[in-house]
Order: sequence, then structure tokens, then C-alpha cells
Amino acid sequence: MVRGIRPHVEGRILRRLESCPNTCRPLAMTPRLELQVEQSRGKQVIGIKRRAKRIVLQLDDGCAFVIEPRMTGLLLLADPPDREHLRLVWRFEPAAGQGDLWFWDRRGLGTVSLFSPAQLERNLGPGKLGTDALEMSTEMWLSFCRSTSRAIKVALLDQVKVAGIGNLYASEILHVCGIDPRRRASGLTRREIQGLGEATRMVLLEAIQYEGSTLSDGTYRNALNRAGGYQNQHRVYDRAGESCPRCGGIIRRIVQAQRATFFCDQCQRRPHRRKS
DNA sequence: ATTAATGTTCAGAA
DNA sequence: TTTCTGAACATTAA
Repeated sequence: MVRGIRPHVEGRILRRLESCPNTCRPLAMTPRLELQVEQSRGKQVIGIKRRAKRIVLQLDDGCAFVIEPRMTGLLLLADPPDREHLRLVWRFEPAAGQGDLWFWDRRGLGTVSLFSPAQLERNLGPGKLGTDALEMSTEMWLSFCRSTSRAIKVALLDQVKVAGIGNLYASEILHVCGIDPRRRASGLTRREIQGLGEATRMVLLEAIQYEGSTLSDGTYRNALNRAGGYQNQHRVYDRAGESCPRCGGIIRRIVQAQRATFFCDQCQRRPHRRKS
């Protein structure tokens, strides 16, 4: 999303922000966003970056819009799938060949906030979001695993501990490093944890390269309303009953913490439980 | 027709 | 303190 949007918004001047009137439900926003929006008129976008799963649109006064797409939110430069679910539009001073920026969200769980520098620190800082999954060192992975007795799959989704891993990627990561998703995080060996770190890096970089996963509901799209390509590379996600691409075992689907987990029973197996 | 499922997060309870 | 549960929502498949 960020890569697609950056060339169209960097350096541009904000004219106004509009909440879309024909939307099924008002966009969840920070209180008083409307008021602050008046003050953001004329401000310049100096940059756009990703922080874990959030998108940060930085303004020249130190404030920033933080967009949280959640399940179905999209930032689009053109051609929204429909008008019905448009939630918000940033209107910029006209520039040749460059239009406005839209927030479209089918389910409506996404949020957009306008934060002051202090609020940014509070909402994106270490208390709220852990280290980005792509910036974790082996030492950090070790202390992360030692810190919790939950199943490793569930722990990987804890954004306070490690930020940026979503449900489908947790399954993909654990398949790549061959770890049973039901294993306790604290029970992993040093060697396994090292593999987990490497697998995380590999899967996330791969997914970013392929521009994300457009699942069967077809919702996810990049900034230009194009489907992603990573769904074709999924090893286990949404492939219950199919055979494992690595060992030929059968891929299973289980539920952990009320979320679907996919894994291969054969090459992601629990270690032998030894009587002691 | 119901029910369950969906790339998420958070408050509040256990 | 940590972990679990349910709710927020819209849409589709079983």
C-alpha cells in the first residue's frame, strides 16, 4: 500500500478531508478528528511510512494521519470497487495527473486517526506496538519466546510483543520453519527460534514483493486497485485437505484463539514427549 | 433460513 | 500479570 501511494502523496498540500456521506456507517475516528481536520488544511504531506500493520501519513507540522485498515480497509488512488463503502477522502491541491486519496472499507472495522506528536508516541510506541517483525534480532526472538507460555501461533499475533504479523502469515511462517503451531513458545529450542526468525523475514519479504494476498473474498487490493499475488504462493493457508508442498502430508485446519490455523501434520510435528 | 467464516483490535473478565 | 472471550461490521459459503 505504502509503496503504491508514496509517489502520489509525498509533497502534496492538503485541501480538505471529507467523510463520505453515502457510507453505511460513519468511519471510526479519534474524537475531535473533525475539528483537527480544519487545522490540517494547507498542511503538506512530507512522507508516508509503514509501522507494523499501520500506515502513517506524516504532515509538515509533526502531526500524522494513522490508518489502520484491519480486515478490509483499502487506501486507493483510483477506482474503488464501489461507492457504497467509501469512508473518507483526502482532497489535495490539484497537481498534474494526480488525484485524491480514498479510504474504502467493506466491513468498516478500519480506523483513521489524526495524531499529534505526543499521541503518535503513545499509539505507535513500544507500549502499544512491539518491534516490527522485520527488525527482530535473534536475541529479541529468544526473549519473545521465553516471555510467554502461549502456543507459538497465538503468540506471533500479539502485536505488543512482535508487530506486523497477521493471521495467515503466522501459519505460513510456522510451516516454513517446520514448527507445530500448538507448541508452547517457551518450549522452543534455541535452534528452532533462530529458524523462526529467518522464516518470518523470508515470508514477509516475499509477501511484500508479491504485493500481498488477495483471498477468495477478493477484498485486498493495492493502491491502484490491483489484486496481490501472494495467495498463489501460500504453502498452507486456506489449503486444508490439500497435500503439503514440502512433504506431501495432508494440510490440516485447526482453531486457536478463535482464529484459523493451517499446518502440515507431518512436517510440523510436536517433539517427542519424554517421560521424566 | 441459519450459522459459521473472514488478512483485526480492544475492553473487560477470568 | 497474563490469557481468554466476545464485540465491533458486512458479506459469502455451507
